[in-house]
Amino acid sequence: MRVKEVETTGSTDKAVKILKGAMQEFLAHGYAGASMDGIASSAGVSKATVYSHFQGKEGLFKALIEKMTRERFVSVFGTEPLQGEPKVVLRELALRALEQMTSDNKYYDFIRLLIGESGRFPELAKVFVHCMVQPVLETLTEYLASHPELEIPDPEATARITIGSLVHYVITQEVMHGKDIIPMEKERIVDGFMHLILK
Amino acid sequence: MRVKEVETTGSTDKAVKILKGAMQEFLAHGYAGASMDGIASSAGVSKATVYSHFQGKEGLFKALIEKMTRERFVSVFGTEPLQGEPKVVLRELALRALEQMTSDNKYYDFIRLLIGESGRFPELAKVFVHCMVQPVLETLTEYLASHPELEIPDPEATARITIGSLVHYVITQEVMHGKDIIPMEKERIVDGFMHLILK
DNA sequence: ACTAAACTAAACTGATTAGTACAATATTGT
DNA sequence: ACAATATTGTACTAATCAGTTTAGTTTAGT
Repeated sequence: MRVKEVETTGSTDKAVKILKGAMQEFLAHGYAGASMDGIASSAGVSKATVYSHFQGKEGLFKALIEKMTRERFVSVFGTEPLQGEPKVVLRELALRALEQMTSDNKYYDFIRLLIGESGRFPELAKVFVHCMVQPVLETLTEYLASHPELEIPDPEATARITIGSLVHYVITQEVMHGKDIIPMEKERIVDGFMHLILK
Repeated sequence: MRVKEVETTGSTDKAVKILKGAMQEFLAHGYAGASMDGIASSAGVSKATVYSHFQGKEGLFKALIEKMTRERFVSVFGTEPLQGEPKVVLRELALRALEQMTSDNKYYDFIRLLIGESGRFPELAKVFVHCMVQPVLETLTEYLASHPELEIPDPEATARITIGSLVHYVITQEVMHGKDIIPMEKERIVDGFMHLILK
């Protein structure tokens, strides 16, 4: 069995290196556009090693997307139970979410890859919905439902509207490069939403 | 000898056939995944003819996406100036938009293709934003601004929230196959939004 | 009917691809 | 030190790809 890897640089765990290289290549060129040679080279590993750790291109892709979905981007919205005054909590949630989504350019590529391949890899899209969208919606739904002073008849639908406003803003401005054409500061989206929900 | 065809429709318009075949192939397999042989075959045309009408794969792809963006999906939201009581107009706008977006399965593939390739073809994404997103936002913004009884301090931001709610709902439910995982009828989204904006 | 342009099928180039095979080398646990 | 296991580099297969060429056929304008 393998022992604690106290020692050498990074020569150990190849699987991690491979996934890192695969991430680089798949995010940059898409599924069909990425090559196994490129992935091996980018991972600093021989191609045979790639095939000894993963079943093939499709298996590697699925493993990568699942891993990224589960580990990497879980905390974009955060799923800790919310508490506090809506005026403060909701504004901070929205601002933090927008900040997180726009802080890492790789996130745009991840969205592009995931949506772009959602037709050919529906299972992966479902993992994303299950691991990222559902928990966030549930957390927000519960918070909205526990604040009757907001007078929200359908907290679940309202949670979707909230998240939808933020995600669509990011997709339009950043993913689709709309920033130059229809610019708008994120604060206006947040303020606009806060006015709607507190009114 | 072959019987002469009735040439009413100008069956010689190969460019249209090619674009049709290209649409089929690109929507099904993505940019990198589609082949020029497949496109020619799907269009019922020889490969040389494809290259005599378009500059190559990239040129054909750009021509197709621009055409689809400009012609095919302009009327998803509609850009005729809105008028009437917000309670009626906004609800109908939202319902019609959702209905249109979910009526044609090809629309999901179009969204996948466009977002998926927005990193490699930023110009095309910008054409989409300019031709589809911007006009809709402007139309809705103007309507919201012309109804002070709604007490909307920032109509432009509110228009984005509106469209974002609807588009994100479609992306989550249909494009990302979330229907089975987090089901919700479109009426609830519309009602939830109407409550927010009329409250 | 004549001609020029459009089209076709097929073969071809040169490059790239996913995946495999294999012999040589490096790493590891004991 | 020894043996099992990982890893490497290279070369290979067999398929596919974008794009070109060619020679023969069809179409359309006059």
